[in-house]
Amino acid sequence: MKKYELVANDIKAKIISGYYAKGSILPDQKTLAEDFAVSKITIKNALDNLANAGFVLKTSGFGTVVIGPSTLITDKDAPASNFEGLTDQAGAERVASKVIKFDLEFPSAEVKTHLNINDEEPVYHIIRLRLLDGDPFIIENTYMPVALVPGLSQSVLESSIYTYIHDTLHLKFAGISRNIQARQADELDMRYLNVSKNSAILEIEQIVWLVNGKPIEYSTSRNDSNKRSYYLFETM
Amino acid sequence: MKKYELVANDIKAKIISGYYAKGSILPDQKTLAEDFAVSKITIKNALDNLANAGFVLKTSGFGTVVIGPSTLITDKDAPASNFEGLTDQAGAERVASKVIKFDLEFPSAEVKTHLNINDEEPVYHIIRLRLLDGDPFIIENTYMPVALVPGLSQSVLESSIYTYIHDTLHLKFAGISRNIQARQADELDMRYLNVSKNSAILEIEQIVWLVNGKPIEYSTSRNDSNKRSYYLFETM
DNA sequence: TAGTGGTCTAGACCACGAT
DNA sequence: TCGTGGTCTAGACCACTAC
Repeated sequence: MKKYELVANDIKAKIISGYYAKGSILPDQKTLAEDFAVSKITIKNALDNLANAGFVLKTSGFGTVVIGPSTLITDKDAPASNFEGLTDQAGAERVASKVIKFDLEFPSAEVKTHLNINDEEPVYHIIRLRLLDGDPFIIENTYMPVALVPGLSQSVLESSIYTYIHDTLHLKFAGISRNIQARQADELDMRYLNVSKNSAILEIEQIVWLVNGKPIEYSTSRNDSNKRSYYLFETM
Repeated sequence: MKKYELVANDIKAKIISGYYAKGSILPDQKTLAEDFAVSKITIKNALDNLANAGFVLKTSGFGTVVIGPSTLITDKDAPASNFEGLTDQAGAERVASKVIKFDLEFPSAEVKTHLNINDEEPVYHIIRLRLLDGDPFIIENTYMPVALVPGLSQSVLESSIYTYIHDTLHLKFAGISRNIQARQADELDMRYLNVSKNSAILEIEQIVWLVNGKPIEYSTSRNDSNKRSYYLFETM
């Protein structure tokens, strides 16, 4: 494990235990560097991590102050970075998938744009209902270039696409961009998510990139708003 | 301006102009460092910035690949970091505010938790309708500790609270945490946002911190979902 | 003015992806 | 194995906040 991770974990533990109280100011970076017997830049890296996670605020000229963990985080929150997919998040035994649609298509103008491909490149069009502990949880509407994900099958769709991509195809995700919106429930939502007419739906539209810079997924996920929200933290 | 910002701006301009094409791999950091006549760490800082903004993906062992700007960003998007408040984002001449409620209260349990204050600390409770170019845009339901924001008045509320906090009280924001949810329109939404019954509302619940680590705002903002969405980018 | 975190350097070494 | 980005060092200097 990296030095700055060790330092970050140590400080984080002291924040959670109350040793560093919410609202208090941490020792300055030079002192921390001496205490942990590491360089100042290693301390900075550690504090940067804690700042990104919303545990501390750093201000030049002032110091580093403890603010977290956030009171806005709930158990409904989608994980900050959920590259793993639902199966890895919740555990395979809790997740089931019902395949609603599994087709091959030429990409629409929208899909072409988001996946950065040509007219002729075929894509999978997949609609799945994901169930968590047997209850309807997400409807995923996914497009993937066939060239990048060969051999996709019904049985893969019924378990985990991400596991197939990682373990079988040995492809690695590098980034994800999301657009979050509120929507009114449509026919599909009412039918599969078990929500009433007009209820609110949280929609997450996303593009997933591989390490080599190619978009491998363009998808739209819809949740019952009562079952999911989205947390994030930003510094100035 | 800092060196890494100059470098980042230069590379960003070359990405936008197409000099570095989407999908292409940038020269390695050592080469870039020589080209720009700066140290490798300065190049790393510059690329970190571009990576956070979703323009490039960096992968150790592979390289830095151009992916941005994102095709998911729309003109509906709330800015990634909107510390400025709506007035500064859109321009004072485009924004108007109608004060629906302006009260003093003792904090509820929820407000106490999020603002990290005691039972006895009075808070402002403010509900405002913000109009953009004359059209209803956001309903903001805001709580602020009176002790941190003395002298709040009706006339301040009708222009910009943030401007008052920055320019008059000389307080500085350092961080913000948000929770994004989908909601069904309620009575207030229908009355003030001009939306129909049952339409979808994008709700952003947020806490804003000052540099000294004190929460200065706990608020809930509600938008017509057709007028606003939320974009974000993450790397592994 | 004192003290904080940020930037920047040159250079050694490490972890990881591709082949 | 090669080449990439990441980590880490010691130390100089800068920019900012608060008093």
